[in-house]
Amino acid sequence: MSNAAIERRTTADDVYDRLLADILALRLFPGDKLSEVVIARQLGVSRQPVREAFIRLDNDGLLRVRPQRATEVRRISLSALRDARFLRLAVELEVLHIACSTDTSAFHARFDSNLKQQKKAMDSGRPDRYHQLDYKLHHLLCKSADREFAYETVKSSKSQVDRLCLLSLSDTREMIETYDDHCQLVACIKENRCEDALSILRAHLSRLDAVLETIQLEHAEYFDPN
Amino acid sequence: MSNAAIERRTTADDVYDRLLADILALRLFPGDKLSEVVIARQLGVSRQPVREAFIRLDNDGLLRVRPQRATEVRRISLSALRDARFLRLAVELEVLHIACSTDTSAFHARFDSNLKQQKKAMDSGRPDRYHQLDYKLHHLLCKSADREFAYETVKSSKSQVDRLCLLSLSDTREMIETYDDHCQLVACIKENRCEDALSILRAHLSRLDAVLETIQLEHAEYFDPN
DNA sequence: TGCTCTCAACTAGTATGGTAGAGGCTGATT
DNA sequence: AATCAGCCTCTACCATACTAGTTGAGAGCA
Repeated sequence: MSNAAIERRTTADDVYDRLLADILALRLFPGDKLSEVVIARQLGVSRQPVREAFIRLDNDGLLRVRPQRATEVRRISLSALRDARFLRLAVELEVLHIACSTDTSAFHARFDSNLKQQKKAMDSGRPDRYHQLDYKLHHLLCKSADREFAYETVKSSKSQVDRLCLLSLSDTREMIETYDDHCQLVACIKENRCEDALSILRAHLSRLDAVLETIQLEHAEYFDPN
Repeated sequence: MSNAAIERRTTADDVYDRLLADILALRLFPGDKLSEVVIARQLGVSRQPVREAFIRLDNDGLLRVRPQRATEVRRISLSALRDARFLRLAVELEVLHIACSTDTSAFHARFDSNLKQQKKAMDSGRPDRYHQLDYKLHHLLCKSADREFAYETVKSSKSQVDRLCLLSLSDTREMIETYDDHCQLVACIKENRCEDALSILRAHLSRLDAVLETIQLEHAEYFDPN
């Protein structure tokens, strides 16, 4: 019975998780100024663990820490978003390439089950549940190509965009369109129609452009004017 | 005269750079144990900046910091290498896809110049210079596709592998083969032969497999037995 | 009114002391 | 000889004092 994988958690870990969640859930807004001292007081810890959490969040590109200046939640950079989107596209294209070139039949039942649940979530108007299944499907795609780690790239790119989407209302029409994409993607994989799968994915991801543009116009204050 | 881009450098930054260079140049070996106190003494600073550098290197996956345990240089994980390679392949495939679908003529002279220098470095037996130009060519490819940031992914994946290559002798035959690939890649881009470019890139990157396998057998002690 | 200078308040960076956990060594016990 | 307990040392973690650079508000002057 090996417990080797269990790592002790530190105060700094807790602070990091807390701040990360706050940023992604937009309880902390892009542009907000943070202070080691203030956060430390709020969480009842010393400056040190807060400082370490700041360093890690700076590494993640979520905070901007500069000597002797107030630390702030990074504003959303359109070029960074574009870069993350490119990365996700590149990764998912290659994942699909592999999935369409190999035998993925072991996953077909799970694809179908996921799609069925997506439809249910859509019909009963539960966008939260739908988004969760959306993530899960892309995760399944990575797994079926034996590239599960690639899902990390997809997830981090997607969560950046999703943070923005919290700013706008969830769009039912959007859900229907993406559901349709999902069904087509799965069909292509089952039938090893590689080229079709790739072009559907390109269209799928490019749908986000319109959404982003709208949000940027509505909430210019959260964006980094490059 | 704007100096806005100039960020003050801290002691912690210096320590980070120093340790990073030492790890990548194999002056610090995978498995080596480090200590905040020892490094601090060596560099003539306090423990604090060293600690912060450790945190950042841990984030980069180069160190392994655990509470109350000696910090160590992470051993090389074959699965992590495989993942990095996949990422690089995916990114460069899409970069090439763009490069072949757009007008890159503004870069053709720079491609040619780079290749000419590569040949010179190869003929005069200067593998260091050759590697430098190799990086530069891949950087140029990203720029020509207007995806310069993608070079970061390529570079970090490549530098992981290159660290390993320091363990083995540089192979002249290897240089000749990759030079040939480079020439073909550039030719395809110039003539917008997308499919050809992609398959050449796949072959180009898969050359690394054999090298990796050899090194792993010769230096098992640096590898993480997954 | 509007500009500039000064200064106080606030920022993160650095140094250092104390703490608790991990691991190795020694010696006793079986 | 093997094993186990207890101790001793070493580790990183956390708290806190101090330092140095940034910022912004307000006084004073034009």
